[in-house]
Order: sequence, then structure tokens, then C-alpha cells
Amino acid sequence: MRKKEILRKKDDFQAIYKAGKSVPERYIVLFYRKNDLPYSRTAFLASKKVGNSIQRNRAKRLMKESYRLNAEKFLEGYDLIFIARNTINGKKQKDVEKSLLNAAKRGKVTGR
RNA sequence: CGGGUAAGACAGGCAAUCGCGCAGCGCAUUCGGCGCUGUGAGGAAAGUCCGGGCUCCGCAGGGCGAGGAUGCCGGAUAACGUCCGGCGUAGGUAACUAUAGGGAAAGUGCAACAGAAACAUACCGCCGCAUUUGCGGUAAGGGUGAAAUCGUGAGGUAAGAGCUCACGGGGAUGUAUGGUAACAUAUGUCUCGUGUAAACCCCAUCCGGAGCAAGACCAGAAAGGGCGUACGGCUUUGGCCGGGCAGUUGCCCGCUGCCGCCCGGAAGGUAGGUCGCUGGAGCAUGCCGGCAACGGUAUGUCGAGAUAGAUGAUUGUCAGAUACAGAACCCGGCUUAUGUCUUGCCCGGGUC
RNA sequence: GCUCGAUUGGUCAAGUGGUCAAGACGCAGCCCUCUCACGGCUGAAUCAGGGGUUCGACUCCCCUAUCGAGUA
Repeated sequence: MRKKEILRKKDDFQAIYKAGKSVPERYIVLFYRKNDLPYSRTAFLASKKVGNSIQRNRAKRLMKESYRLNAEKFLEGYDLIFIARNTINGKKQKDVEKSLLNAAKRGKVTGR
């Protein structure tokens, strides 16, 4: 993942939370918004509710891996924020992947 | 075999596919990359409870305070509240464990309730004299309490009392022996005056403050102008004296800097990059000294450096891969969480 | 990351080491009333958890847990 594809600025986050849409799913919550860029930008978050730093790190890695494996299915030009819920603890990669794809489908950010 | 106790080790390995951070080399280039090689979290990385390094601030210097920490002895260490070896005390049948363990005879405070009385006293009682009530002596016995004039026996006495004696116990102090010392043992003299210092305090020792979001550099950045002589006085307009404010950790001395009003307009958004950033009280092995902590020496070796934050996913295999858990400037400890295994020792039972 | 603070009935909270820990709101029960409200009475706290000092701990000391604040 290239550096410019990582969401970093506080303003961007505020804009997505305010003007974007959200899709809650079993293990994650997805925020998304069109960004008028030729590529997509992403962020993977896990709050302290998820657990200690080990659990938060693992949640983010599972989400990243799931996104990476299915990156070609997503449409370009969106800002995406994936937020882990505390139900993600102890779940396997496949479960997270399924949940993430489900959320993307319901948000209509996947192609075809 | 069961129970206990102490010490130590490891924290998954290998293979396949996909993927990530950093460094080096090469290729492409121009703002993005591609390939190869190497390397890539812990025993607690955690809590942030102590001690250092490092950075900035303060510091001519002196005096007076205030606050905090530690507290048996000796040693180790850069240092420590840590560690090692001892001593005393307490617990345990034992192996062993715990120990903030100086001073209550410098002073102050507190000790609820109960009890007559809580640090200087006399309720019941006992005895003597008066004799209905009182006065005096006494601390054996009763009773209260966490704690009440050392315990037992004898002498003694009106009754009693370390008042005297014997044995025993505690404290202070002297001497001898052993030990570097704490202390132990023996003995002489005096003594029997509650506890509390994780209450104030006294004594001894140590401590400047903040913390890598410290701090430095780059880019960027507004610097200034006017009125006017404007804290007061003097004045040769350079300054001097006084005053005020700020800094110098609280105060004093001393030292340093500054001093009125108005206008203009920029930055300003918690926003960027680079450094600090990892070779160090480093790690491994051997030898020497030391009971040990540890120290010395020789050889070898370089083992993360991210910046929204890099170690993951899917399988196979090994008897099994399971717990607690993620570096964020770096070290030495402490404390807490936690899976498996090994060894020594102690107690109990059984068999030979 | 670093530096601090707090925790006492359901909620807000007082509390100098000393009797079963004040008070307010709320809750439950009873009384009052024809009924409700008001009013009156009563009840409910291992003082966040564990260990230590002390005769005795909400209070003093140490460790742990949870919650909160500040810091560019």
C-alpha cells in the first residue's frame, strides 16, 4: 500500500464522518465517501474498547489483509474508514473478510 | 506415590504461496517505483514504583529556611528504595520464608469504650487510729481494658510493698572472649519509668527543576512606523540617582534585563520535513579472583528503529503450539499478569 | 509516549485513627387519605480489591483494578 493511499489528516476524517455514509456490520463499521481522486484512500481503526494493544493491532491487521485480498473488487475514488468493533476479538481471518465484503456490498462501493 | 519448598530453562521449529517496515546493492527514472540480499518485538516490551545516562532551563557566589526519600551490619554497583552474604525478630514439624529492623531516658501529641486511674493514680478490698459519715498506711487479691508498678517462693510487717534474699525474665552500662561489624556467650554494677515515630519530631545519609510531546535545524514567518520625551528627579542628551516590574525554585543580600500612548499589517493550521534514533554501564564463550552479588581479562560479534505506527494470512508437518501479552530516547532494578518443562532439598506413606 | 488526580447506599456527596459512617434526591415497605400527592416511620454501604503498620484503618504506607484530566 502506498503512502498516499493512507488517510492521515484530521480534516479528512471529520469530513468523512460528517458528510459520508456508514454501514454497520457484525465485526466492523465502514465509513465511506467519494473523494474526487483517481485512487482510493483507506484507514483501519480500532478503539480502546476493542482491548489492549495486542488485540487492537491484530484487528487492524486482519482488516488490512482482508482489504488487500479483495482490493480489485473495490471501486476507485473513495475514502474508506474501517473501524473494528469489540466483537472482532478471537475471530478468524475468513470471518472478518466475509464481514468486510458484506459491508462493502451494502455500501455499494464494490464493482459488479 | 502424595504434599510442600527453592532455583533455573524455553516462550515454537520446518516447508509452500501471498503480503509489510528498515538497511545495502543494482535497474529505471523524476517525485511515484521494480528486483535481489540481509534483518525485523518481550520475559515481562506492561504498571510508571525507584535509580542513572541524555537534553533544555536555572546556577558569580553566600546565608537562612522549606520539602521529599531512605534507615540492623558488611559488601556489590555508574547509581538505587535494587542485589549478595550475615545478625536479630516472627512464622513453619522441616526444607525454607517474611522483615520500613535507628531513637519513646530531648520534647509535644494521641490512647475511643470500659475502668478508680492510661502516666501518674486508689473503686472494692486489707491494716491501724477514731468509730454511724472520717483520717492515715498499702498495692497482696478482685474487677476493666489491647495495654495497669517483672514472675514464683521465702523472710519481713499492723497490713503490705524488690523492702530484703534465692531462682528466673527484661532494660541501661562496664569488662572479657569470638567476630571487620551488626551481634553472640560469660560476668560485674545499677534498675523494673505502658504503647504509638507507615503521629509530629530528633539523629544520620542523600536529593536543583522539567522531561525525547526534552531539544536542535530547515522551509515559512513582520519587521516596523508615528505621536512624543511620555514612572519621577538631575543632566553636558551620553548617562547618573531613585522607584516599579520581571528573572535568579520561598526569603534576604548581591547580580541581570525592562519601563508611556497610538497606528499598521502578517503568521495561526496542532500544520510540514530532517536530526535527536540507536555501538551500548552491549551480547556470547573461555580462563582467573570472590561463599556470593560481582569484578578482571582474552577471543569473537553487531542483534528493530516505525511515525496512524512495520512480524500477518491460508495450509501441511512435528506428541503438542497452548497462556500473559506489542519496542516508541536508551540502560539497571522493583512490582504485577502468565503456559510448559527440568533439577535440588524437606515432610508423610508404601515396597525391596 | 509523558505527567497528575479520583474511587464512600441506585445518584450527588460530608467524614481530625476510636460507638453498627452525616446529609440530600431516588427506591422498597408500613402509617396517614375515599384515592393520589404532601407528610411521618423504617430498611438497604465488606467505604474499588489485596497486603502491611497499629490495641483499633474510610483515614497512614505498599501493590493492583477502574475512571478522568493535563501536555505538541
